[in-house]
Amino acid sequence: MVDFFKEDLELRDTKNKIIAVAIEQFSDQGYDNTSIRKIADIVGIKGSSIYNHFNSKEEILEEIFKYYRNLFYQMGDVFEIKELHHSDLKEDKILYVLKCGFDSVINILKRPEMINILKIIIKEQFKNQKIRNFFLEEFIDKPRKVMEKFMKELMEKGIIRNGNPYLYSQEFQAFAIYKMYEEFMLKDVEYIDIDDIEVQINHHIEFFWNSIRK
Amino acid sequence: MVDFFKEDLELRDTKNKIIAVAIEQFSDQGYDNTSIRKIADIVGIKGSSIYNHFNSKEEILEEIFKYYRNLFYQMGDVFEIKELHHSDLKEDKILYVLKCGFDSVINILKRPEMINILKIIIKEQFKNQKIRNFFLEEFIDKPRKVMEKFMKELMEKGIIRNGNPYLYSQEFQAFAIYKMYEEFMLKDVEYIDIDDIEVQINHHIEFFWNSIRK
DNA sequence: GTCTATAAACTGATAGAC
DNA sequence: GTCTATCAGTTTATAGAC
Repeated sequence: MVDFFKEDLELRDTKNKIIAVAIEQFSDQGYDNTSIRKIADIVGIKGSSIYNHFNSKEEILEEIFKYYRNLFYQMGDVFEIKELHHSDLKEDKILYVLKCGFDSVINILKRPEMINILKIIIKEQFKNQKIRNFFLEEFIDKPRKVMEKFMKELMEKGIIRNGNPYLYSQEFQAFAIYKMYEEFMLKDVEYIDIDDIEVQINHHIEFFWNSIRK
Repeated sequence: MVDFFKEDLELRDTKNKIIAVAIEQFSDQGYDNTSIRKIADIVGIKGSSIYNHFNSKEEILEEIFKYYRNLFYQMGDVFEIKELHHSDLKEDKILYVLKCGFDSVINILKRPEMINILKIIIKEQFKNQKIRNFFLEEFIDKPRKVMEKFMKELMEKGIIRNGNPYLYSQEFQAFAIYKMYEEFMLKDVEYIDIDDIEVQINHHIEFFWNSIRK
């Protein structure tokens, strides 16, 4: 695993420097609008020298995603909710479970380089079907299915209002996706305030809970 | 106003044909990945001939947005909610008002060429700040402000639960933005089922109303 | 209004000297 | 592992014949 963000001193390592610069440029300018020469310029070498470290431009992108993917899965089965016990059905425990799924994503995003990688993913998803599918699966479908199951169980146990579990899980999830979309894609800010997003997500969880509780 | 979608017969007009082809290609392949030559090929002329109708590639894009913008504003102040009267405070009237904002967008999208133009907007918003701001203002900020005001009024009149009107308006809006994002950006489908989106939006409105009503 | 020909700039990638 | 030089391809856009 490449660790290209430890300290400036270690950034001397050219390969890691290339990746660090590539993350910065890809996330800001987009993959297509970043040339090998531009990356090399910033690193302080010539374009041809890049090919001593990577076989192609795409290989740089792949290495970036590999780094992200590893860290993503390292956080564990983030959306897995275990079998419900009796003690899980108390209000504070339910709110805790609702919070869990978002927390893991927020924790990933608290690593500053991760925000930039997520920006790349979001920007390149149209051109690259693999990226799109990764995003769709990991950020949309998987968490939704887990939440749908959870809602169904709570419904059967008579804890929340009857309704469509699929709709409930979408209502729960939509706000977070929307926030991510707004913060990462629409806004032109240099610095994304993850803590503020966390506060808003918590308000949403409260709102949602009050909507479905009996 | 250019009308490049009336009938095949009228598509003979080269300039309109160029725009129609550009919409198709830009929405599918993206602006950067569509070359002047490719557009010319499909139209049936040579690349250089495009410049008899447009001064630059960007001018084609601008003309497309002009068309969209005009139609968008033609639909009227879609998100304007007038002063509330006594009769507006009945449940069915409130639900009607909630439905209104979305309806206008859905009606725009029922024109098939509009879906493709919206796809272009969504795909190019990262590269083009003007597009990003247009989207942010017209689809996010304006409707949110109108809804916030509406929520505040309903709150003051004791019709809905007390809470943060800003949060309420976001909760209302997030689902629709999320749906748009999912349908237009993430999914790989040829044909977008607007009617199905409409059904889902209606379910959301119901869910939202049940969440805030007293 | 279309064509051919071409300019000028850029791209990713390679060969081979040092 | 970096450099220079260069290939081969692409792009937008222009000039000028018809």
